[in-house]
Amino acid sequence: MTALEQLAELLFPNVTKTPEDYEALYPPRNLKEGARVVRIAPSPTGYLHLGVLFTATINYLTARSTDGVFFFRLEDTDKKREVDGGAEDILAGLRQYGLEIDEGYQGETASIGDYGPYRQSDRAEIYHAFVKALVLQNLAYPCFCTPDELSAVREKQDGQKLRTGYYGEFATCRSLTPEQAMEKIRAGLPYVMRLRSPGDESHRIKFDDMIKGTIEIPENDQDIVLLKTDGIPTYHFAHAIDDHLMRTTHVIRGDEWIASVPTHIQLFRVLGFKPPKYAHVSPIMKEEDGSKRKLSKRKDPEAAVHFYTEQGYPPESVMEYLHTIANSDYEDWRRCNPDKPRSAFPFNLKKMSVSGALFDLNKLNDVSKNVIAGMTAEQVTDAVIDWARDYAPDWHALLSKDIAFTTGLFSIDRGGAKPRKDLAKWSDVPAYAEYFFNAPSEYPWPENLSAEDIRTILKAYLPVYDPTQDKQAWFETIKALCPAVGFCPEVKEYKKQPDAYKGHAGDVSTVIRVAVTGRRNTPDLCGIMSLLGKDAVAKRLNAALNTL
RNA sequence: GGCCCGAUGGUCAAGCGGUUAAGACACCGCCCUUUCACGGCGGUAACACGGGUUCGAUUCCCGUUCGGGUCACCA
Repeated sequence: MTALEQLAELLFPNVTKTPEDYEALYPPRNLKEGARVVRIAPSPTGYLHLGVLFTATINYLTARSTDGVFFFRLEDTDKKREVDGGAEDILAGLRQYGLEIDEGYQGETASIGDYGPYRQSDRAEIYHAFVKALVLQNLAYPCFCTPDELSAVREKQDGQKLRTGYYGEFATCRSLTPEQAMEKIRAGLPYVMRLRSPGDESHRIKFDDMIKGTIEIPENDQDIVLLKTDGIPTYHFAHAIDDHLMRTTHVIRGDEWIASVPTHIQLFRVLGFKPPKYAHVSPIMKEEDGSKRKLSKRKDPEAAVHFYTEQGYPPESVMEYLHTIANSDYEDWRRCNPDKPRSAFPFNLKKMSVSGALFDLNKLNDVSKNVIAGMTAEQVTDAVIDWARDYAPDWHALLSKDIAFTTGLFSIDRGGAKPRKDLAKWSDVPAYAEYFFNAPSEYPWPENLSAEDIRTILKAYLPVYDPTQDKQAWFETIKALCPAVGFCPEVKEYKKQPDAYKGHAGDVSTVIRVAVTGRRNTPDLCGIMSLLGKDAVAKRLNAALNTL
């Protein structure tokens, strides 16, 4: 046995499979020409973040538009930062937003697909087999430097204004002989496995990013960590192994990874793999104190996907908004194709913006109002009740008491060519629908009318009020009582000689509106009154009268 | 600081050497209208700066400035 073979055995005594075995186990996929295999590979270090949802959406779209595969891989290699329930939350979130996964991790005990395991913590032996092979080729070596030693080197480099890191002469363990290394291992020293980087800082590597275009960066010459002390791989190494073995064709991820592409390409080459195509997505930004920054999980509530659920934005709305950010011609397409499913949109990575978009709540609200305006009253009712169950228990009771009534209130001015757009999210409902459930406690009467006028109008209206009237007849009734109370039945007429009247039919209906709803502005009053019913309306009218 | 990337109205953005520099959101005004909303019409508002190249630069090149990313046994 050569020294290198002895070292490899000492390092990985339990590894029995070779890279060739794994190649055979995970053969190239048999997909049609042009099909892209993509993935979302989140780390369960927190709850689902908007940025992850966005990146997942881009990947999903890429897979669907090419008849490819969209898979989910859990990158749980950082046990220190892992959050309980994080993986489940991310999975549930993707499902909630309609991003169905073709294969991948599905939870503690479930997974779909033949290229697994899809959870990195279940793949240790695979990573080890490949590192062992690298050791045999003298392309990887154990490093015994302690964190203290490493930071001392970094400080020294900083002091001399040198590039920091483990490279060249600073990569001290690189020159350890296999014998020396074995001695330290036998002595029980902890170690990491590092790549013996073949790179040269003065060489430049060029690659085509499908979103950002051609990028040129110096080659990687750092002996990066492949396996941490605990034997778990770093992101970089796991990325190379997993995306090769899972036969990923396109790696679409956040653009914070651009700087490590040289490392990744080097890893693929050293391992004898063909590098995937890369597409780096710009992050969604947030403005603060006049400058942009990435949406932050800690500072920005809107960064967490839960925020949208809590606020009651339909998933549809969030997805529509994300699409407008993804491809800027999406809005035009949507306007021309209001009823088509999103999957019909010709999505293209090349149409993505190179720089990050500022998160725009105004825009989300606008998009969402359109989405909600397009829903039926039944759909709205279901969704609002679902939302209220978790986030507004009082309202859940009110809304679900009489479903027909609730559906009725959401039916008012809904449908047709010009639907109302009052609601951007379900949490707008309480303010919107309050008066349907509670009689007014305050009456914001129009300022231009005296209490006497108001009393006269209400008294005149009470006897002629007919709950069976349709909208037109309803308004005719109001017009008809105008002359008797000194108001002009026709608004246009009134505007010609405003001094001849106390007001016009609009003022009269406003008085009734205020009496019934406690508001000056509402949707179609006739509809509201007929939904409320004769008794309730009469009661409210009388109650209002009694306050005057 | 080194290395990358970027810069068109308040925001998202079309634009690929010659345009009155689209459109959407927001904002303002008018119209429609029983209120509000919807809808329609109109308006305010932009090519970061300095050099080149060119008959001509928002567009190409170089600097400057500004912004973002990245430099871990985190992903």
